[in-house]
Amino acid sequence: MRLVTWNVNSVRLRLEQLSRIDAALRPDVFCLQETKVVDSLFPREAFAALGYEHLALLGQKSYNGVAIAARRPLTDVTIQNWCGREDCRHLIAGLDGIEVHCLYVPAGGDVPDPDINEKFAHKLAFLDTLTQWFAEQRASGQPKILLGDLNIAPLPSDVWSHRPMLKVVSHTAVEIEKMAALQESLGWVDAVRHFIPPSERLSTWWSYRAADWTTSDRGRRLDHIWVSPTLVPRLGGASIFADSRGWQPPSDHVPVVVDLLD
DNA sequence: ATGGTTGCACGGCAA
Repeated sequence: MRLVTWNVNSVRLRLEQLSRIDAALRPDVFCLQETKVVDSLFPREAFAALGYEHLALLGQKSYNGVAIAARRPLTDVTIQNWCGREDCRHLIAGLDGIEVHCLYVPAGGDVPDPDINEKFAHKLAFLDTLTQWFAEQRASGQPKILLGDLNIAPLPSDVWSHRPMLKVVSHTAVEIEKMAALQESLGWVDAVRHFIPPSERLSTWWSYRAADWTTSDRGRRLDHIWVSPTLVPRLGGASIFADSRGWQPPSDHVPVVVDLLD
């Protein structure tokens, strides 16, 4: 089974590229973030035409929004709200007995200080709440996948330059600590780093605010796929599909791929 | 140090 996660930055603007990615990667499931559309206006027909007839949708107008599109039936679709908000950031669905968590963690604004930046405080609280919630499920042994735009680049090799980026939201020490705690909550394993060593530079996001995204290797690895411990023996491969960053018009994020053996 | 771009039921806000 092949799963692909992609922050599309508007699903309606990216239908042509979803078709190209489908042709190139032949996923069984797409997990999308920043769909930016209410469920009633979600382009269901375009997904059905590609063979993704099973949809779980959690969208809102203009901002956020997550979706799971699968070739096979989705079960037990569940919406999670955190921090007293209805932000459309966490959607859960069962697929072939695996609990799939499609996540869009708050970006956190510009200033990495929770006392003066409410968005950063929200990001940290969101991570704490999620960590506590998964820790309570640790004993269940239910196979799970957590994937999406986590808006944190944890390793020095996940950013273009480690030291200066420690002052930039997405690579601060407190975010990296909270991401490590989230990973520890259930013993999640980073599927991409399971196959690609931490010494290797990786990015899944390149800012729009650069004249040329290919210059200076200034991307960050913000999008992740994690699996619960019992799924580790089934990991068949993982990769980042950077090609689409050069397509027009691009999302600022690119797809991340994981293969699970049967 | 600042500003750079994109997307959104259209224009200030979030990323």
